[in-house]
Amino acid sequence: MDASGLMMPRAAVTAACGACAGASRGLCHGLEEADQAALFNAASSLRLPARSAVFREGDRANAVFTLKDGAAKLLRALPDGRQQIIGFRFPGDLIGYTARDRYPCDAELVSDATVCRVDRGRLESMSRHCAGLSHRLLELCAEDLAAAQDQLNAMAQKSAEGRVAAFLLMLREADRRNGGTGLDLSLPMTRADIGDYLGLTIESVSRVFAALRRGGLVKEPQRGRLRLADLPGLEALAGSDGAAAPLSGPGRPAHRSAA
Amino acid sequence: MDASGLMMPRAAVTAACGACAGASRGLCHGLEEADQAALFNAASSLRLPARSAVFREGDRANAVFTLKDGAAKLLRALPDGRQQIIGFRFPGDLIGYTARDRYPCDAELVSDATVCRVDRGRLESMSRHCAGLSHRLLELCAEDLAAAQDQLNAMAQKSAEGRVAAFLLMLREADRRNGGTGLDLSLPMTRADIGDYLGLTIESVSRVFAALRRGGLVKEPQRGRLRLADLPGLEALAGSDGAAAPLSGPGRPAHRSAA
DNA sequence: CGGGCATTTGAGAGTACTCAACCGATGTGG
DNA sequence: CCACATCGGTTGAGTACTCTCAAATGCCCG
Repeated sequence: MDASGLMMPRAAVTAACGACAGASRGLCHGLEEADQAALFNAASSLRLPARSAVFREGDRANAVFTLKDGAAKLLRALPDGRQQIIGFRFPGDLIGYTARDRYPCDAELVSDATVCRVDRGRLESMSRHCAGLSHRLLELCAEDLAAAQDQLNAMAQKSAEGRVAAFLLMLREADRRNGGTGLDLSLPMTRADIGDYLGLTIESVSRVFAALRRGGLVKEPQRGRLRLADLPGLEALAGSDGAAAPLSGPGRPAHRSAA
Repeated sequence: MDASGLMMPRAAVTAACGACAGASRGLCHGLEEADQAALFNAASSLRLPARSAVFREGDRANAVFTLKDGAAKLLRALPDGRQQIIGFRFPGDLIGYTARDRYPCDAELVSDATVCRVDRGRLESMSRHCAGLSHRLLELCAEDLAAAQDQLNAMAQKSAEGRVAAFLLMLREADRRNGGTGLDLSLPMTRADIGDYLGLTIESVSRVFAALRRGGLVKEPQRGRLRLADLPGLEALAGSDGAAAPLSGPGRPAHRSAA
């Protein structure tokens, strides 16, 4: 098992990967031009279909990838067949970097996508010459850590509605980072994916979406597409914490404890 | 505001910090002897009382710390006065390393403790010469990330009993790493701390502990001390997922969704 | 057109929360 | 030395949110 070949059905390998070096975020951010060029040369671009795996937990971590377009989910398969979704990744995001020699989780595409592959060995030999690169990796890891902790907070403190609202606002931010309006979003993941990410059942997710539609907070003009119609309302639901009045009833003030 | 002086009431600064370099885990793990010696010289030891802050979110990250004895909690204060506890740290653990120039969260002691302070600037200048050190930092960050993700999984999938059981088994592992039997544990944190960590109310935590005591799974011979009396039982409750029969009733098979 | 999949909706059950009172230990001041 | 306040913890009763089980709908694809 490794991160190439059989795992990537119908992969079309193109020559080099301009978008990687050009991206304002991602791996190259803050690197000097010469280093960016070196990364540029170490990269190749792949086109992959929805539901294919970029890599699997336990595979040898021979490469890191940046997402050029499409969306991916990072997940850990649970022994009983369920899955815990660690997070979603969008264009410009880096996936698969790790300090270990094996990937710590699966990466699966939730839509057709183009990824940019950077050889791990190349990256590491570069990072020996270029202090900025290893620092950048630590920064990225710290960002992921912060995101995981925000997610922890959401799971601990927020109601189902609050979690979904916060999730939608996260999608919005991802869209804006990539030059979108942040109002008309692609929603390629299934209710099951969202539930596995937020710690809710499919039914609960569906009910929350139904309530958001009824409340006029969002519209779903078509499958896989979502329009944020009432941003303040969503932000109130997501709340910086979990409070704020839900769409119906007195809601859950979330538990208190500290002073 | 910075990580020294006023924040550290009654701090007693001793000369150097042998235990830091000697620790088999922590910052020095895997470093060459000369590098360990350099870190050794850059470190000083502090004695701090329970409830004091090692650093606060937003403070300039001028130092990293290793816990020599005692226990600490990492937390983020929420706008409404509550707190989200990110994790607990035990002897041998490193706290306060980050890629940013500010700490991303508070670190508070839950018991009297001795910490070993390593100057950040010293650490960074070392890491420029010593590739192993920055790699080690990335490794530590990746470990924290994995722990946060485990915690996410627990919050999403496990019942209150499962979370508490998993928490106790985590304490057990920390005790064993530090040479204890893993059976007779110190439990310096309050129910509120545990609740804020696990996403439960004080009352729920208390009820779960009561149930564990009634079921003979644990004993609390005195305040702040806990004996694990039925390890298999606790492991069954904690389950690799959230299933397994609870102490009473049919319990929560946790939600399913994936294939 | 039929099968499979994702989603929706309904009814009922159960876990964890809320509110509230009480207990024991600790610490302070009269 | 004791009254009293405080803090952490425990326990009880009732509520409410989310899960479970079940069935129906709509959509895509062969």
